[in-house]
Amino acid sequence: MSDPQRSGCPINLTLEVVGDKWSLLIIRDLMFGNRRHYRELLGGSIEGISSNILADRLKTLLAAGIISRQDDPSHKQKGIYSLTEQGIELLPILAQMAGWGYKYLPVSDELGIRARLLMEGGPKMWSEFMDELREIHLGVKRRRRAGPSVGERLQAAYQKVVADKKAGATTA
Amino acid sequence: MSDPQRSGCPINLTLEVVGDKWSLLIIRDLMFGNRRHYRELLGGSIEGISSNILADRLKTLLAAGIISRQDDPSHKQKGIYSLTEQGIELLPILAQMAGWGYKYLPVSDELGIRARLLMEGGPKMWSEFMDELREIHLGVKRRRRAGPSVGERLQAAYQKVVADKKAGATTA
DNA sequence: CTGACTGCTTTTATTTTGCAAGCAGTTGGA
DNA sequence: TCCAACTGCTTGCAAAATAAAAGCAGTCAG
Repeated sequence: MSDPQRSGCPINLTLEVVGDKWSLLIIRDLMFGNRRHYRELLGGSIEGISSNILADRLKTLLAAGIISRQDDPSHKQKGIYSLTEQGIELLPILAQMAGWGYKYLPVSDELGIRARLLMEGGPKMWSEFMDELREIHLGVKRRRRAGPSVGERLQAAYQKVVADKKAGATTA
Repeated sequence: MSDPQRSGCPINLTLEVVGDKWSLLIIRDLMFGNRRHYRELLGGSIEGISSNILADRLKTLLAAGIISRQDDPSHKQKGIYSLTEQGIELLPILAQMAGWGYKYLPVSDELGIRARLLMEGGPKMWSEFMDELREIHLGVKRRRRAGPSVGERLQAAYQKVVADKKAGATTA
């Protein structure tokens, strides 16, 4: 319950909140996978998180003010998890991690495409995406732009890689 | 020894390498604390890492190609740990984490000042600092600039806060 | 030749994690 | 009205990671 913090160093404090193997993946799924319910987060995670860990991390992230939880009007037992502003601002960390991983680790094609686009897009794209997240998770209206949103572009690029791979597998 | 990776997602892969509570702190000390020997890393860590964990993480980081180790000519048992290019390029992740922690967590004055300067300096300052790290850790000569280096400026700012705090404590 | 120092290893206890099952409610369809 | 499927989570237990303390063989300066 209580956390005897190891030091007042900002990097250390950040690690104490999200420096485990699951928290940032949950946040990733909230951000990029648009999973908002417990079962979605549980089943949708490619890495296969277990239910007790997920429940525990959601509690921790809630307590840390990184996510929030509201009741789903469509079902009395369902909860909708949302990112808070504080949670949305984790995006640059995730983006940098994705970029580094893309550059140095054996990333799969399908899962790497988003990282590549985010790297190429840079901070300007990140901040546009954060505005989209503010609209989705916080209900903050944003100034509409021409063309597809960053979220849509990332999704479309992912779909295309998956489709291409499938086509390649059948012809080759 | 072998790591059955959970997924080919770049964020997940990055977390599998440096996503524990200690690895990034060791890298932080290598980067900002200029600690290069085992004992320095062991004793200098404000968080108090234990020796077995440190030994284990150094092994892991070595295997991952994030740091390298050379013998110290001055002492047959001493080793000098250095960041590789791959390790140096973790700086933006650390900088973003520091910035986020500085903004949202109860960071101490002394330890927060570097985070603030890195945030204010932005990517341009980070890349200048990375060049300095390349010189220190990789022996790559860099183009000299006028005035103190980023490393020196961070260090000076830290010292100043410590000194001010001490003075404040005695007068107040 | 001795006492302090070097990078680690070993041992043991505690905490965290992972897996499988289960549970009290809710909901929609028959 | 009843039941099967689904809701978010909890429980029990084994395995793994972590933490604290002590120790160890070699090195080096005086």
